[in-house]
Amino acid sequence: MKISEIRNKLIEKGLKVTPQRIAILEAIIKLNNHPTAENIIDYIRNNHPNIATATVYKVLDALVVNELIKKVKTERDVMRYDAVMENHHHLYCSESNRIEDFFDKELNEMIDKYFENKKIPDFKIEDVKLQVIGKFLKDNE
Amino acid sequence: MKISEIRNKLIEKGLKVTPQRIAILEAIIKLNNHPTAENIIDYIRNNHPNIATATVYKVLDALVVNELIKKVKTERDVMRYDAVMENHHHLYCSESNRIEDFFDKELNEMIDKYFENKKIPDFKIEDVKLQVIGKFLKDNE
DNA sequence: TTTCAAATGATAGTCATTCTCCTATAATAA
DNA sequence: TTATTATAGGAGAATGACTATCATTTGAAA
Repeated sequence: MKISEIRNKLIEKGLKVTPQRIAILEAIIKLNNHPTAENIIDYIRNNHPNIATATVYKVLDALVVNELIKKVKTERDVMRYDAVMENHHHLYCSESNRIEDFFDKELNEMIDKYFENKKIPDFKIEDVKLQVIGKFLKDNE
Repeated sequence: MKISEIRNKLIEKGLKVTPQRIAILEAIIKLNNHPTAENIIDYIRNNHPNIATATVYKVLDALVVNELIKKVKTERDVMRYDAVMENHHHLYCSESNRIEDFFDKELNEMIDKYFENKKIPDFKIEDVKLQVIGKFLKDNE
């Protein structure tokens, strides 16, 4: 993703375009495996040594509120971030902290259809996410 | 659930039966809506004023490791605990911290069948959990 | 009842995240 | 282009959930 695209995303959301926001969004996209705030800080410090930790958290929060990134959380570690906004699920490794995105349109359609026919009493569904826990059979994607 | 049942659960897992463990397990079952460690501490302090905070965390950890309770986590708050071990999913309120258990055998069977036919490449599934996000139409269950 | 591994209590420590408050800077308008 | 101002960022302290440490206690096996 080009910087001009990142810039446009910020403008679309009515957010001021700052070097910090560009650097952080860029980092999440480049790191692309659900980085933690710490991962992001390490990454951007190379090019932006003076960025404050609090700023990173403030920017991440602004990006989440404005739906440019999402938060992902597991049962055992800190908050992580994901720049993929398209509806998707997650594969969680049961032995490590690895998380991968999982896209499956057919599955989504099946689940949507299921809940259309069988409503949950007194509950209005907005979104359904799968957490698929298991083992990766190869070390890296 | 009677205390004798709780006692038996601990013994089955080879855990020593202590008043602290009984009180904490009892609290999670009684509170029954995914309490936080703080909720649990508040609850048991009534009858067990001398229980240490660290003990609560240690006991919770032991119970999770021994599969007597589960951890539940949302995108916005601290760790919560659930005494329901039967396989189930969760309904998350998009506007509050409310979480409810959701059981649906038919759904589980459909999902199992789906993944039997359509494997995820290089991934061995151990468990699939749904996070159903939406709004509750009544204030309390 | 004795023995001792395991559990608890008290408290300090850790560390991710947030708060405070002051300064700097994007975006808009003159 | 400069002035204006709301918004954003920087620095460091504070917060708070959780963990570590270690001395003391206690369940339960022998």
